[in-house]
Formats: sequence, structure tokens, C-alpha cells
Amino acid sequence: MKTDLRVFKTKDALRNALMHLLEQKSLNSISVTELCQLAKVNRGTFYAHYGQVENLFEEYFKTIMKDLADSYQEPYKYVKNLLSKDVNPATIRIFHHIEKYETFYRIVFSRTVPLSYYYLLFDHVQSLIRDDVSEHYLNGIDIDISMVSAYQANAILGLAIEWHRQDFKQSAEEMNRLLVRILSI
Amino acid sequence: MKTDLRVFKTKDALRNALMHLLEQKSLNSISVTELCQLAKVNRGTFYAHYGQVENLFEEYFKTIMKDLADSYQEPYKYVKNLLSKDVNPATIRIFHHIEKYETFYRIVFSRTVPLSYYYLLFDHVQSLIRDDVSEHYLNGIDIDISMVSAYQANAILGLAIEWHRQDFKQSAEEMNRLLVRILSI
DNA sequence: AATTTTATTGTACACTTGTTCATTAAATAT
DNA sequence: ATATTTAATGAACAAGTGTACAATAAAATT
Repeated sequence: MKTDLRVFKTKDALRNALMHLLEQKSLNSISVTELCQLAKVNRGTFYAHYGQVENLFEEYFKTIMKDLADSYQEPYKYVKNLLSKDVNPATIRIFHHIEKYETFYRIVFSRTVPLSYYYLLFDHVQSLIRDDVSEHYLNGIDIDISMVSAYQANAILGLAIEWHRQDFKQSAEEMNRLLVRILSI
Repeated sequence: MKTDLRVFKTKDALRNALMHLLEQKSLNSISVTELCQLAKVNRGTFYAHYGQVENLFEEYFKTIMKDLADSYQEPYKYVKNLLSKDVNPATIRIFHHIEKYETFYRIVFSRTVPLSYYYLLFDHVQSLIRDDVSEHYLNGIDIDISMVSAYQANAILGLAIEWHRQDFKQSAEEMNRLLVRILSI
């Protein structure tokens, strides 16, 4: 069954209002009241759909994660000449993805945001990496794949964190080259 | 100049109250009001010292980070027979540290907590690693040390995250062995 | 021991939060 | 087109938030 038109409208209004507010102030400083005023939606209606402003943001989050998974589908496009035996070219797409949604990732990596967003991102990268790890690295080695992929996924995210910290001054391309160099050390 | 005795008393009462409350409920669900009631401190006094409950927690955080730095001082004690050329034995102390303060790290790694705590932890691990990285790995190699240490620090924290996720079922010793194995792949 | 300094208290205020419920109105189904 | 379903509204509630300020009391200074 399809969603009620009214539900669609309110959710749309709320998402738009949130996006506008996020250009001015940080996520955690946006109150339910001001959000509803801007969206012209009753506060009670907001609470009927979301428990807090963060839940609304998480809905947007999922569409971004969809793009991350998509870019994983066409991996060998940009990095074919950078590969060493240890580098997964799909992995390396993540920097282009982050560059594409820079505004979004400035929020995800901001200090005041709940850790759950980082985990959502971590989960996705980990599961993207997990397949390759078990395929290319661990032939017959008895080791917890979750641990290995957690290690590698978070290492990449460590670069992303440092990248964010340096205000994304490097290009995604440079980040790719950096990763390859680190892996070859 | 030393701190006023009254200030010391109120901070002490607040910290104790917070620790008691954290045994029952999650950090973000603790209100300033209930905290002050338990601590028998005026709400206005709380706001004179901290802006929010989180700030109080962060003060406790610093004492834990102090222990992390301390355990870094006596590194070769527990892991001397686990070393490969790539493993920094000091690095590997982190799992024992986390095990020691498990209750605390269950909070730091919980979803609802602000990302800033993770960053505080990340900062410490990164700076601990930074020295060794520049010393042992990068002899004459021109590469951003912040990036390399961010990569390695967060990789370790990735294991910690996965460890937390698996409810710390492994011992710190097992985590050490795991790390060594991953590094040798 | 008396005086000065300053942290804490109690009270008050406007505001946000999260929830409830009867009323209204929009969308879907007949 | 009409009836039915159900989402959105508005109002009201108790509780928490963040801030301000005069009164008090505890600590530091002399």
C-alpha cells in the first residue's frame, strides 16, 4: 500500500525546513518548535512521525548511504591506475562520495552530533569492505572477519576524519593517492 | 591560586551524583534537574560551572585519558613476546586500558553520546601513535604524518568499536593477539 | 577575630519538550 | 458523489531548560 499523500507532504515540508535550518545552525541546536514553525507543520504531527529532530535527519542519511552503495557498484572507474595488490578500488570510492556530499559530511563529522551517525556510516563501509576482505585477503586464514573489516573500515574513516579536520583541503583524488601510499608502507 | 573549597565540594557532589545515575540510566537521559536534586546542589550552581550534563562527564573523561597516557609510559610490560616489526607495543596497551575502564567505555561507545567523546579518545590515541609513526615507519618518506597516524589510530579504534559491539566478550589479551595477526596479513 | 570576597541559594521568568485528546479536514474507498 | 478512514490541527498539560538577580552564607584575606 502507498503512503498517504498527507504524510508525504508533511515529511517533505519537514525535510525541507531541516535542510534550510542546517545551512544556518548546527543540528543539535535546532528545536522541534522552530522546525515545525518553518515547515508549517503542527508540533504534534512532528511527534507522530519522529521522536526527535535527529530521527528526521537519519531519514535523509539513508538516501546518502544509498549513493555510497551505488558508487560501490561501479568501482574500477576512477582508480584503475592506482591499484596495488592491497588496495580495493571500491573502497577508495568513498573519498569521491564524501566530496560529493561535503555539506552533509560536515554535519556527520561535527562534534555535537550523536555517535550513531558515525556508526551508520561505519556499518556501511564495514559491510562494503567485508566482502572483499573475505575474498582477497583471508584465503583459509581463521580470523574474525568482522574484526578485520572493522579494522580496515575504520582506518579509512580515520583518514576521512583527518580530512574533515583539515577542512577538506585535499581533493578526493589526493586522498586516494594518500591511501595507496599508506597501504604500501 | 587554589580552587575555592566550595567549588571543590559542589563539583565533587555533582560528579558523584552523575556516577550513580550512570549506573541506572544513559547519559543523555539524565536531566540537569534530577542530577542537581541527587547532588543537593542548586540548579543555578550547576549552570555556573557546566553548560550541560555532558560537560560534567567530559571532566571525568580527562582523568581516564590521563590513565591512557600513563599506561603508555610503561609499554613493554605485557606484550614483549607478541611483537612483530609493525606492532607498536604501546599501542597495544589500549585494550587493557579499555578493559580496565569497561563501564566508562560502554558509555563512550554508546550510540546516543555526542561524537565529541570519540574525538577526544581519537585525539589521544592519534597523538600517542604519532610519535612512533614518525620514528619507526617514515624514515625520509614525505607524507602527512597526521594522516598516517589518523589512519592507524582509527584502525585500532575500529577494533575497539567491534569489541564493544561484541559486548567485550574477548579478553584484552585476545584483542592484542588479534591485532598482531591483522597487522601480519 | 573582623572584614572582604565570592560561591551558592532561592525565586522567578520565558521558553522548549513530550504527550494527550477532541475537533477538523484531507485523502481514500465505495 | 458520498461515505469512510485517518492524518493533521489546536489547545492544554506537567516537566525540563537556560538565564537573571538579590539575599545569604561560606571561604579567603587582613
